[in-house]
Amino acid sequence: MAERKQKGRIIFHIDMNCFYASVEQAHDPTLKGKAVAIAGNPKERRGILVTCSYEARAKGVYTTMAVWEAKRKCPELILLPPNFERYRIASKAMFDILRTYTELVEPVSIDEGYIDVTDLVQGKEAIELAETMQQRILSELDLPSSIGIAPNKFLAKTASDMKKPMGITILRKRELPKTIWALPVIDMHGVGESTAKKLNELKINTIGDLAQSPEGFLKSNLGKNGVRLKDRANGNDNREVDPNAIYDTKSVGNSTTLPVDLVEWDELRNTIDGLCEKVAKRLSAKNLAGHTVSIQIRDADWHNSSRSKTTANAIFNKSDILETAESLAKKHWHGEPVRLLGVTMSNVIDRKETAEQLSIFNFEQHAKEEPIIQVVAQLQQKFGKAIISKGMNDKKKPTYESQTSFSKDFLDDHHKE
DNA sequence: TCTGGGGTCCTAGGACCC
DNA sequence: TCTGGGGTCCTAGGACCC
Repeated sequence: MAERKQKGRIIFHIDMNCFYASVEQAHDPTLKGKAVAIAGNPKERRGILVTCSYEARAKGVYTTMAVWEAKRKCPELILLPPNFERYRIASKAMFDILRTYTELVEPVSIDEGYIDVTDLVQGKEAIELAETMQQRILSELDLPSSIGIAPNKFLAKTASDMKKPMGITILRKRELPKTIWALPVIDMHGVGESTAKKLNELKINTIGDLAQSPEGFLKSNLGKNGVRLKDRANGNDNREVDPNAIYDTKSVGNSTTLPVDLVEWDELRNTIDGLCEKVAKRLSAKNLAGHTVSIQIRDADWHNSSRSKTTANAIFNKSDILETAESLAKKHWHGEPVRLLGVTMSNVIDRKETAEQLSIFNFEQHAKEEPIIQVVAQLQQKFGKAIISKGMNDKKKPTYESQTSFSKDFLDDHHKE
């Protein structure tokens, strides 16, 4: 969050279009031109679409729509289960292409990221560079993307959203009054349903209204978020592109929506047991331990509650996590039907930081080498040797550490989309 | 037949300390 | 003989994003 170098920066935001669906279409070209959707678990009731192709969107299908509803709207919809392995490989290949230009690449999620190209180009060269990157991602990976070009992250992000698929959009600060100020506040990044409602009640309806509202008024009604939103609406954002942000894990959690609401303690306990096991495994993959265990319970009426406990010693074993999670659940649950259960470990630290856990760290390191080799082999199989060699020829050696560093977000089964 | 699962960041009150 | 003013940590909840 440093504030230097505010002047004259050039930031790209790359946004992969319908990423999961596009990866499936690249992998199986017979899916191209068809309505395709990825559903977390297509067979499960309560399932939703994680993403869908533009062909599906044209039929009124959208991301987060319930599977049953999407099928009703678009009977020819091709539903696919997610193949995270495939998406992670494609994601890594995409970011590797970006990193051939500069190290200043900040992945934000599996399918989007920022690049600071200030030192690479000037003026119109930026558009050419964006075109080159976009074309390489298309020709080498068969994946469409959109790129926003702007002097900061917020504007770059806003710009990449303006033209999809395969768009390149430049957004300058001085253009804001003409480009986005007329839009309703809900269209702005960082404004969700709840904030939009609050703003509308204050007679702030457009992004322009927000940009021109007095700071004190926003601060007293919305806290510091209100001030930040006003700043952004005026095109100000001094966050730096941070290539290391991805390594800074704050929490690791797993949750599950039950096929049917649970009413028996034994069923709850078994579910929590399974969740704790997943959390423990993922903590191990990242060499993390945590001080705080939280459980989440969502009841049949969609009411959410959470309970947490912080311990003096960082823990990571399944049995330790389970002990805390189970006691929290036992204390907090009073028999109401449960729709969702979650277990999260937060306040995490690297296991290396706890001296007595060093031996365990080394053990995990060896235990994880095998899967990494398999990932590399698959990358080679799916995308060819050219891609691999690019990754391998990076300045950093492909040590276990550099490979799993990436895994902190994308090499395990959890991701954002 | 509504509504997943992975996260991050912020707020507000209480405990506790100096 | 009325009760300051920080600061940090913990907990619970909520907003937002992909």
